[in-house]
Amino acid sequence: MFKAATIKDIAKELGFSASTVSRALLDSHEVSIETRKKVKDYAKKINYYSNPAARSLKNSRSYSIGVMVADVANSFFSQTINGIESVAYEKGYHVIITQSHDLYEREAINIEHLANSSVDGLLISMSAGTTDYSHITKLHERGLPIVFFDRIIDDIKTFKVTTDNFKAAFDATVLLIKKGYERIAFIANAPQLSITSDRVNGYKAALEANSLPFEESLVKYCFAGGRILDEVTDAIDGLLGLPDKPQALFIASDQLSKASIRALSKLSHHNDLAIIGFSNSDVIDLISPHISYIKQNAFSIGEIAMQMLIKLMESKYPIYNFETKLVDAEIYWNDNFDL
Amino acid sequence: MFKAATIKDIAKELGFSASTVSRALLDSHEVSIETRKKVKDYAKKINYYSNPAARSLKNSRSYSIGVMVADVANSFFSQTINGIESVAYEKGYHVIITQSHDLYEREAINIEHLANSSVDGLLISMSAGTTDYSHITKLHERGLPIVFFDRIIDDIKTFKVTTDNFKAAFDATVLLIKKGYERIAFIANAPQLSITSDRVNGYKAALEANSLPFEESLVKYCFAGGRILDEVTDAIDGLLGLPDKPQALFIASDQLSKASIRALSKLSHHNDLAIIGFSNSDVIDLISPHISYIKQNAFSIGEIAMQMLIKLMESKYPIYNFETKLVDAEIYWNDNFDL
DNA sequence: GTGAAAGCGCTAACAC
DNA sequence: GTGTTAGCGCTTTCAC
Repeated sequence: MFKAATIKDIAKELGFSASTVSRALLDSHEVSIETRKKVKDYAKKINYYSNPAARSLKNSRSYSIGVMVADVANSFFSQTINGIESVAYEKGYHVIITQSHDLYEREAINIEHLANSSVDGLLISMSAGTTDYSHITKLHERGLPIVFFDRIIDDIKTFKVTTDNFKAAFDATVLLIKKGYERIAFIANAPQLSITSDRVNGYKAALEANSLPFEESLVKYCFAGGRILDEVTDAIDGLLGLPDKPQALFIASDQLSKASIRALSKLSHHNDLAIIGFSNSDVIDLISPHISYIKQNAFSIGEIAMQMLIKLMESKYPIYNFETKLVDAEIYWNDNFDL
Repeated sequence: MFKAATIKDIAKELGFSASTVSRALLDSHEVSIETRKKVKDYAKKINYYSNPAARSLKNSRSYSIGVMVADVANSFFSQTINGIESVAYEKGYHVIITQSHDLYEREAINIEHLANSSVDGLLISMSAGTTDYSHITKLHERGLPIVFFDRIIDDIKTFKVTTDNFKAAFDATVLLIKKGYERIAFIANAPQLSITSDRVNGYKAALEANSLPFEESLVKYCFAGGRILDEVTDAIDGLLGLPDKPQALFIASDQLSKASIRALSKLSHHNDLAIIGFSNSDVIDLISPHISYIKQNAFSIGEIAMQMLIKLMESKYPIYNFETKLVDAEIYWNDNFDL
């Protein structure tokens, strides 16, 4: 196997000591400009790159960060990853991605694994299956920089970034009401997720602001978040079987939107139903039945999360005033639903 | 910041030397069973994990591998990544993912970056924009283990795994012919990709096997691979504008399928056109116009690629007889096209 | 069966 | 402005 050039090779060739070479490479002002230039030129010539393992060992930093998402195949997450990557790359960080598949066990194991692989920081979107946060608080207490994005948790004090879910749900609900749909059912994600309560609350607030009643029976929680189709089918069957059928459907996540559309496509009597759902799919506009949709600014969320993490990792002093940034989503109304 | 336990901490506590502890942790037979047990128990108790940077430095191995795909948001690739991850994880490897966005420059930079971050091996699906392979051959010659998956290249001798694209295209074309569609147009990806020529050849062979003529004018290459919608729209417009209009459309990639459907959805006079396209989208069956589709076994391809890479990385002796594994795809016929 | 010591490649305190 | 030296945490050869 190929043997990479080291600082010693450069030192020997140029007649300097290893430390001078190291300093020159780091652009230290202690080293004369000429020496710096000579060293860097030669380094480039022989294709020298500092050994990351040695650097990590010495600096106790790995220059890699870990990302925990539910599933990379989910459009929202893959777009977020693109945002994370674009910032990380520019700043010289590697991105190690792991998936929880919305399972607590996978999340706990993966996060442990990442932490022990000495990532310098963690970007986490909580798994839907997680209710016990001790695996994360443990790391956080140790001082590992962590930023939460998308599915955040209140218990841990750190930087967080997510869609303004309350506002998005509020606006979307108001839009439905404005368009004449007053009896609106809500298909919700697992109740323990932050995004779930925020979205439900936005929906409730919109009803209230328009003096419409909130009915518990119109809200269906899906604990598997759309991973199990039956759960969604049952929810929709339940809603459409109500004596006073809803006129519109608000679907509170990407996965759920897909599952709901699949469930609805098998029914014949849904054409009078207006549907609005969260979705970041790039083909949502081609899917039938056509729906209106709320698209999150996934790329921005990724960028912001990574910027926050860098701030946390590179800060010389402990940070105490943490910020939770809310990013606006965009609503795309489908004209088919205009009454 | 938290300070992790080291081998020395264990040694001091238990009254052994660091070397004995190291050996015990590695289950060396030189160490007595009792000592091994004592050391491991204590290590577990204090939550000891060996420092990966130190291990990397000493062993010149990082236990991480790099993956190069066009785009994680592409269903085929995200499914492949799931396969890669499942095997990597089990074997204790970290997966570092980078994306080329089908741009040569990004591919070259990212691969260089990965290689210099001392990944132990590389899993590569070529970018559509790449025609010069020197950035890869250079690494390969140095002895860096590389496995190609999906979009492979002939020039480099190593393990490769991909869908049996010839067979998939052959079978799909034969199916169209059997169903009565004889004049079949072909929307192809960038011509320099292995998957493109294999698929075109399968299509040609199927025509020939059924004594049908191959017409150059019915094949449209999309150099941006569907990233630029206009390219696809133009191709389809061109085909539908032919004096002797095609009866069926064969679309040779996931991206192109999406783009083609989008283009077709804007046209009104496509209903008599039978469409079959490659797609690994989980909502392809909900998209209209409905198409028949060829789904690749993406997860398996990922698993196999990772297994091959491990074989390459962990082999004590250089390997010379390389294998190219072909994985079967599945064809889903849409009954709407039955004449 | 266990310990001492060297060294992987790099950085930084301390010399001069 | 540059060199010497020690040490990050681990593995491994060489002793006994």
